[in-house]
Amino acid sequence: MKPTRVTNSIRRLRFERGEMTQAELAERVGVTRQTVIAIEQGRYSPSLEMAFQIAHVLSVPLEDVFQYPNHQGDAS
Amino acid sequence: MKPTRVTNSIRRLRFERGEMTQAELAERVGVTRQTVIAIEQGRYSPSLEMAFQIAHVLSVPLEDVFQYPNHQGDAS
DNA sequence: CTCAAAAGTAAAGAAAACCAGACATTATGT
DNA sequence: ACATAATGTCTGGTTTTCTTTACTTTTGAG
Repeated sequence: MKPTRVTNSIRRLRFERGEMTQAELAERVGVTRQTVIAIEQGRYSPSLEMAFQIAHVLSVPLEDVFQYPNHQGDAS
Repeated sequence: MKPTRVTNSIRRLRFERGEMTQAELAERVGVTRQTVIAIEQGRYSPSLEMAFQIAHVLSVPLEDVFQYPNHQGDAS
C-alpha cells in the first residue's frame, strides 16, 4: 500500500468518553492491548472491521475516529 | 479477527458512477484487479486505508460503501 | 518513597491482506 | 460464429496486521 497513513482521534475520544483505558478498549473491541497502542500511535492502520468496532465502542461514527488526508480531486 | 464480515456496495456504486470497471477502479485505487474482486465479493474486508481510497474514487462517504452489521449494544 | 495501574517497547510467530500470472467464464457486439 | 472486454478462479508467494510474552517507564494515590 501507499505510505499515506490514516490518522485517528482515539486517545482524545477515550478520555471524552468516560476515561476508558487502553486495556478496556482493547477488551471491548476484542483485540490485544498492544494492538490498540499501535493503532493509537499510528504505527499501522487497522482493518476496516476493527475500525468499525472501535468506533462502535467509542459510540461515534467511524469518520469521527479516523481521518484520511489526501483530499484532492473528486470524480463527479 | 471475529467472523463478522463487513458488507459493501461497491458493485452498485461502480455502475451508478459512470460504468467504472473493476480494472479501472483497481488502477485508480492502486491495487490489483483480483483484490477489488475479492473485496467486492466480500471474501475479506480491506484495510482502512484502502476503504478510504475506494470511497474517495467512488466519491461517496466511506459508510456509504461499507456497512457494518452487529448493531447490538451501545456504550453510552 | 512505595505500591499499583496505565502506558509504552521489543521480538518472534501466526493470520490475514495483497500481489503476480495464468487460465476459465460470461457477456456484448460485429 | 468470432473477437474482445469484463469478470471470475486458482495457486503460490510477499507484506502487513495482529498476537503472545516479557519487560521497562510513566503516572498517580497513599
